[in-house]
This record gives sequence, C-alpha cells and structure tokens, in this order.
Amino acid sequence: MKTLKIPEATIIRLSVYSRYLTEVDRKGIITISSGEIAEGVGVSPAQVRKDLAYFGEFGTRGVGYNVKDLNRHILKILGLGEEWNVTLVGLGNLGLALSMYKGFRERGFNITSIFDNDPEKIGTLVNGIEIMPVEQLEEVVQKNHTQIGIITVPSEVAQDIVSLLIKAGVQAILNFAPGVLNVPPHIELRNVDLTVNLEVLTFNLRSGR
Amino acid sequence: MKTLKIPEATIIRLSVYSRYLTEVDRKGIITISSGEIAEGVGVSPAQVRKDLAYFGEFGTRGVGYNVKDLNRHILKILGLGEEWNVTLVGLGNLGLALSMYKGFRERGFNITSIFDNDPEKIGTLVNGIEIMPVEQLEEVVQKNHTQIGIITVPSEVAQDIVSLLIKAGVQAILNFAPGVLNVPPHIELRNVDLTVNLEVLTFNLRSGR
DNA sequence: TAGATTGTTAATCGATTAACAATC
DNA sequence: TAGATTGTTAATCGATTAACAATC
Repeated sequence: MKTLKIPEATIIRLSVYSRYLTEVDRKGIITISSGEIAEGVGVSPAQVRKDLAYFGEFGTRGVGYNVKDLNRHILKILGLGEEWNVTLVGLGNLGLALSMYKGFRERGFNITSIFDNDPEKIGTLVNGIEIMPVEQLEEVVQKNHTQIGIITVPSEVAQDIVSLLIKAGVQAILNFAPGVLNVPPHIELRNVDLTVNLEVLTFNLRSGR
Repeated sequence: MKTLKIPEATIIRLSVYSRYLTEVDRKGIITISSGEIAEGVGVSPAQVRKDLAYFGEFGTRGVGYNVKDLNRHILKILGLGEEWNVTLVGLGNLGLALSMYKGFRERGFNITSIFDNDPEKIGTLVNGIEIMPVEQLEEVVQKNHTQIGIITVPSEVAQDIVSLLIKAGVQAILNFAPGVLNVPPHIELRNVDLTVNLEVLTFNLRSGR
C-alpha cells in the first residue's frame, strides 16, 4: 500500500461519514450504498467512493457497503480504535463547556486533566476532575501520557501554554484562542476560530450569495 | 468591477489578516508589506496579495499598505462595517460560553436574544439578556430584525430550531450541533464540529505526518 | 535613478466530478 | 443473465505559487 497524500477535506468527510454510519447502524440498517451515504451527509456519491478509495476497498460491487464494517474501518483510519488522553487548559466559560462536552468521550477522547490559574477554581471538581494550577501541568501531563491538549486560555498567554504543553510531551493541540501560534513541525495544531465563522457568514450575506 | 467567485479560503484568511492588522495597528505601526502580513499570519506573500486583489488595489507599489486603511477595507468587505443582531438558541454549557464570549461583540456581533426550554433557565439573565422560551422565538427574532442564529441545542432538535429560525427571518446560521442540517439555498449555514477537529488531529498523529 | 513592493498573469498543483469497466 | 453499484481512471475545475512588469 503506497502512501499518497490524503486531502484534509477527505479526513473531515470521513469523520462525518462515520457519525452518519453510527446513526444508520443504530436504526438496524445492514447495508448502504455510496449514494445513500452521499445523500445523508450532503456530498456526491463519487466523492464518497473516492474518499474511501484512498484507504482500500471496503464495499461489494452491485451491493454496497456493510454499515458496521465500514464504520469500523473508518474509525480505525481516524485513529479512533484507541482511547486518547486529553488535557484542557483554561477553565473559562468555553473551557468549562468543552470539559462537559459529551461528544468527546463518545469518540474516545477522555479529558483527564484540567488546568487553570484562578485560585478560586483550583481544587474544585469539574466532571470529577480536580482543577490544577498550571505549574503542575508539565508533571501531570507527562505522568498521564497525555497526547492532546485543548487550549481555551486568553490569546495573550496561548503561546506560553502551547510551549508548556509541547515541553510536557503533548503531540497535538486544538486551539480556541484567536491568533497565530507557532509550533515545531512535528506537533499537530488545529485552530477553531469562533469569530471567523461568523465573519464568513456575514461576507456571504453581504455578497448576496 | 466584475464579480468573480471568491474562494471561501480567501474569506477566512481576510478575517485573519484583519485581526492581525488590528493588533499591528495597536502597536502604532503605520505601514506594512504583504511579506510582513504573510509572516505574521503564516501564509505566503503572494497569497496575501492575491486575496486582496479580488477586491481592489489597496496598496502602494514600492511602499506597502497603510495598516489602518487596509484594515478598514477588509472589515468593510467582510460586512463588519455594521452591527449584526444575533440570537442564540440552546443555553447549555456551550451556549452559555458563547453568550459570554467577548470576541463576538468586538467584531460587531451582538447577541440580542437567548432561547431555551428549561423552565429553570427561563426568566434568568445572562449578560443582561433574559432567557426566553422557544415559543417566543419567532416573535422576538422578527421584532429585533435578527439576521444571524447560533444553534447550541442537542442534535435531535437542531433541525426543528433551524426551521423555526428561518421562519422567523434569520438569514444565516452558525450551527454547533453535530449532524447534517437542511436549509433552503438562500440561507447561509456554517457548521462548527468540535469532534471532527479532534479527529483530524488523531488521524494526523496516526499517519505520522 | 535605484530599490522596494505591489498587482496581475501564467504555470503549477491539488481536489472534485464524470464516466465506465469490473464484478457482485 | 440483467441490474446495481463499486473502484478507478481521465477530464474538469479551482486554488495556490511563481514570476515579473508596473510603479511608487
């Protein structure tokens, strides 16, 4: 199997297919065609087949795909065959919301530590997890073999937290603080920018699309 | 000025440039080159110039761009010359976090109403806004000339809320509920999928990129 | 004028779509 | 066998990058 470059758009869609398949599976449906998946998630059938084709042959010609089977394959591809330890830094409103978000655990992402510097918060429990001061981040993250960090601190301190997380051995970071963060090439970084999303909407409204 | 199709990626980058320019402007810097913007936000200088060129000529050859001026132009392009009324539906943890999020107001997005169906929440104040039952959504949203809706309800009811928002005259929707929503073509819809973002990270980790 | 940097065109790269042979 | 649907190749479409003339 040769490794050709996979478009990031493909990965995003695989994640969407997977959640749709979980839903379809719950309804007890056994077999599904690329056309039905396409319809369910709003892409073209050719797109579905192309996306899957990067990773192998999962269907049966003339028949379609076995729902459970295909979902298992996609989950495996996405790295969701295992559990991931996640740390969250910055227990503001957004941090709190993400700490409680059930969708993460459902897909194998376990928030195992939470850090904040507010003395009022330190020592309290969120979802059974004790809030710890940022000074303990390096030690705790290392001990837990935490692979992923979620950043919900103010943008002014986001870069410092990134550096701290990387020093502690985190390999991937999901950042909710606006602004550009610098990470070495071996660290995976994704930014979720809440305001940008609204601004794309207003641009589209204004341009009358 | 002929209207050629603008890539969505361009709009996203314009939003990022704008925030960077705001920051640069605060430092009192008057002039900036495409290369400096590029460096600041992590894209190529050609990309910056290309993105701007869709909308006009904002710079001076041999000199660069006036920071304040360029930022004003970009804000105008993004539709941020005006204030937008936003309604938020679903005051769970995420809804609460977004209601309090200062980044929205800074860019001209004003949350002017919040809806939830929990009797415990109805009538209480969040950020000075009284939580109202969903039954009043249509009336209030219409009265306020609310253009944008933010959806933070459970996915099972998201489609119903979408339909209700559209009936009430909302033109654009930012959806945080996982799953596919159907909207008529004249409605702008963007989805922010928190789990997908983590799954792209784990895919990249596993594939050793 | 010489140096710098824009705006724009052409070349390249990458992703999506269409079409169809393979095959259940 | 006939009908359906996959897997895959080729064609199309779109976005990014490179190069450079225009010009401050």
